Amino acid sequence: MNRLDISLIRDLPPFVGMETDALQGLLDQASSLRHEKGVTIFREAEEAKCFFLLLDGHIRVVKINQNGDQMIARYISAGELYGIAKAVGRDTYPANAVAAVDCLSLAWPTRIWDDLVSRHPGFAKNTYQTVGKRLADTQDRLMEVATAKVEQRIADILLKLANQTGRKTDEGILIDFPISRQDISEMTGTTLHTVSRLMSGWEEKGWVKSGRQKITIVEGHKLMLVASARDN
Amino acid sequence: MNRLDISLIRDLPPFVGMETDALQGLLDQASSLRHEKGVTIFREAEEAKCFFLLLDGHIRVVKINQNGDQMIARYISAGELYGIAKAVGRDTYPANAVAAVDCLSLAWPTRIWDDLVSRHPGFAKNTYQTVGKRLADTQDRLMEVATAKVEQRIADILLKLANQTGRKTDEGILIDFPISRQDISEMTGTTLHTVSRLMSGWEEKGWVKSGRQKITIVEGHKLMLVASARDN
DNA sequence: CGCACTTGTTGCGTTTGCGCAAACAAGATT
DNA sequence: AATCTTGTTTGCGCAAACGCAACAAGTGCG
Repeated sequence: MNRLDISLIRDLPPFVGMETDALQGLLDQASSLRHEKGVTIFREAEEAKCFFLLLDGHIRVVKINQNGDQMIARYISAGELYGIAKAVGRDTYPANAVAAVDCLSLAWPTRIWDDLVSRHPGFAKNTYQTVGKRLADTQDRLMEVATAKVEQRIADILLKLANQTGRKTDEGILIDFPISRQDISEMTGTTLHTVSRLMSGWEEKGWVKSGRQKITIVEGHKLMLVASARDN
Repeated sequence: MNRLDISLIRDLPPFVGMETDALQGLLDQASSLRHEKGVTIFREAEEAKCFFLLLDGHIRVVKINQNGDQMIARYISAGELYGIAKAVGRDTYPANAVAAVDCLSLAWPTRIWDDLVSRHPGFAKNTYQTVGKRLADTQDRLMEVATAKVEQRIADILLKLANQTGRKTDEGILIDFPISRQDISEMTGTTLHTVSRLMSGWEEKGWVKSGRQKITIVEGHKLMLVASARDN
């Protein structure tokens, strides 16, 4: 197997401050994986054999309840760790991970986690921060679903996605992976119909531009107004 | 100042496996605090000077958005840590904490956190598990608010509260602190009116019994049916 | 190239739960 | 005991968003 180059991970937040030797040692224990678009990388409640670092692509983290309702918990972008069950004190994955596009990841066996964390306080701190952010983020979304109306939630999610993964084009900010009305509805707790209706409205006004699984935010500030509109 | 007795904390989950000396050392650094019912113990975004252990009482963790909408993020029960900003990699509190009844807590300066965590892997593991549970729990509630109807969410919350803090009485399981319709609505993302209407209905059927800020679950299994009813 | 499939749009009727308002009940205060 | 505050109940009308259904528009595949 080819040795992986430390430049792959050296500058990523979880690994800053780690010595070159340690990084190389870590990489020697990693395997690199490709995941085709649509593939499920791991499932909820499955034993967490590995944790992952996403090198390229986008991953959807999905929860499914007994009724079969799906909800997209979050998207993972390149450079982020995922499947880090140990960081939340679990031995099983808390959700399903699906490749939203063709993805490239590194994988490490979960058994090295404890050692890694105790040897590298910077890594530890970073991962706990990550978990903390995810908690805060989930909390915020809960608040939003509970208090804001659909229109605001959708505007907000579009802005967040644009922020997280947006790519500037000449028309505006393009959300850089295929995303359907259904996906948006699963992030905001509504139906694809309502999403479609609202976005059609915004498209008429020229605030967004969208095609099949493709959304460009043209006038972000208008959406911000919608997102933060005070209820009345 | 009186020395605190280690029996106060010795058997609580975060501290199991800690040596007697370490426990006593820890207690020597703690101050004990009383909080009257209704008092705000700390506020969101405030610098996290201390972290706390609730010895007795119940604490409401509350989020407030710019519109002034409140949401109860969770209740803390006796024996739980709270205000542990460091465990999620923050220097500020992520929410407001309000004493739901008269409370007794221990408080430690946040600056001892890092040391505590690195010295006591058991403590560390337990707290990360706690954070993980809170994340999972928040995730579940998000899913619920997004997919289940009000009726189901309220039934579910009542059951969870009964489970977490219920006290058996001759009438059924009493939720062991003052809780209003308003509180329930703030946990489930609805209005006190809707809560009142639904609970009145259940009271007529004899499934619950409730007075002012007081709820007793009489027929939990009926509520479970409501909570887990498949949508249609 | 055409067929099947997925994704998106739109109209319409229905329902859920909100919003407002008024009345009432139970403690707390003086 | 009288008053005040806070929490609860309930009626009524309304609006938001759902659910269904039919259709349109892209996309992929043989």
